[in-house]
Amino acid sequence: MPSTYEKIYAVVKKIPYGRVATYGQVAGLAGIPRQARQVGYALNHLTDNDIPWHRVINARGEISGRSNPDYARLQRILLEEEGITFSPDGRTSLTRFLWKP
DNA sequence: GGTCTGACTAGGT
DNA sequence: AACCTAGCCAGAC
Repeated sequence: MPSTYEKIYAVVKKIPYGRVATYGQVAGLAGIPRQARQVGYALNHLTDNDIPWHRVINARGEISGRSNPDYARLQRILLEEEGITFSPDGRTSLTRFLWKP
């Protein structure tokens, strides 16, 4: 029986280049609805993986706050390198970039 | 084994 | 549109 974290990682790995997914969406696809918080918690424990953690954002299209703001800056840079654009208030258009499996 | 925590969300104001 | 609240539940201790 895979742990909750392993299910989450498996889904995040599927997010294609240039697309984003929300925490709630990842939770649903992982078969664990309403556990969006666990998704973020799982990603927080990542160290050096091939998991595209930066493609996971919150339901409002913005990068979620975390204990260390440096990672938020890095996340935005990584997304911009994939062609995802941000509005001046730091949001991205979910209509355009949300991953629809 | 009870309590606390939290990269969240939906719904109301 | 921004802010608040309750609900959520696997881990950590």
